[in-house]
Amino acid sequence: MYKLTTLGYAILGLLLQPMTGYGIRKVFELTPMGEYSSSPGSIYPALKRLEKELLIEQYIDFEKSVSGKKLYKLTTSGRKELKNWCLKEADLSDVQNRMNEIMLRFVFMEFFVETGIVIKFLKSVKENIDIYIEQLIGYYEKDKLSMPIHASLALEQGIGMIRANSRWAQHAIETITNNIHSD
Amino acid sequence: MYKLTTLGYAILGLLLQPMTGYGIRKVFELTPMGEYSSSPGSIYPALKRLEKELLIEQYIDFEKSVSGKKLYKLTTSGRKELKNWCLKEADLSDVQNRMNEIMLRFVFMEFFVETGIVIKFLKSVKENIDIYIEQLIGYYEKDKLSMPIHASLALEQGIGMIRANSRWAQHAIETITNNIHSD
DNA sequence: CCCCCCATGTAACATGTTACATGATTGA
DNA sequence: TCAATCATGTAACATGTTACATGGGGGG
Repeated sequence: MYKLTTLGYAILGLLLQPMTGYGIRKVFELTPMGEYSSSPGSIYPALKRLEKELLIEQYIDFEKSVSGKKLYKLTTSGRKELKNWCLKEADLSDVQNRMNEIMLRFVFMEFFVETGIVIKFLKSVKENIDIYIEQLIGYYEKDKLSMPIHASLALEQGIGMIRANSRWAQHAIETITNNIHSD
Repeated sequence: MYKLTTLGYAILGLLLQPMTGYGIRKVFELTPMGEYSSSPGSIYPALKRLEKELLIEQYIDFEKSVSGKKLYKLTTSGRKELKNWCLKEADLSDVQNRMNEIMLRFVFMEFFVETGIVIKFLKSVKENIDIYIEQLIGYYEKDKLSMPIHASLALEQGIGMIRANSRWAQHAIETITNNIHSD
């Protein structure tokens, strides 16, 4: 069966609000979601694939304008696919290699699941982040004396990044928890 | 003319010390350089390309073992190519989209340039990082009220990461500066 | 009327992924 | 001798990059 790329999921998530292919391109071009390419050679083929898999469909919007713009939106199946993807639990290798994907799932998760699930997700992310930090520190302690200075500084940079993520996860847990109680 | 990928430069840098293709694969598989794929389907074709471009070459090492292992090493041209790449200055778009490449250049730079140049490089990196932080904060301030809570948290994560990089750059500048004076 | 932005596409190309395949060494 | 690791490769495939191309609409 067909396996979506991260770009595919990013597009699905954006289509929680119907838009044109060009609209998607502009999001990638002008917002902090810019890590995904906005080139027509990546977006339009990706949309065709999603449409072929019946995850998205086009419809004509007569509400807003007389001319009737063609917008893409999620199908029921597409919404389900996106939801399942968001609900997957984040393991160590996700944290090590695909933090961007974890963040994307976190963003779209908001529209599907109760706060309890989100907190559980974030706690598991933080646990794996902390395991990863220990691994990196282990590597650092073992080899720092023999490593060239730039290599050791580069490793410190990696540790600094992932530590920032650990703090963020904690912050996110607290923010969302407080958000419940202020309802 | 031929344009190397980041993987290509990563391999060139590793070949500052001669090794086999398998050796390179093991580095990517077992060390914090693991962001590059270690699959044979990526490494061996990449080596062939570098060899075709006369940036690396194989030789038989009789020093270490009688059997004589075939190792790759940099050619003069390859060393020059690597050096030029390391010396390129890092602009804003590098900092926004290719921080991993900047770190790679920083690591290999150690073997080519005087400390003064390294400091200059790091200062320019930090300046661009700080510009980028301002951009992200601008985006955040403008839209945080209208943004869904998860999106706003995700943006905070991005800001946290890049802030960690700014602190790291400052730390690296100081470490390297102190290193001069302790000679 | 002309330029800019909206809007969508395609073709050639290089790269990387996954899976398969082979043979040599080496330590238990 | 048998399994694990060293060591190198290839083929099919999907994706993304770069560059080119087209046409409509709106504002100055």
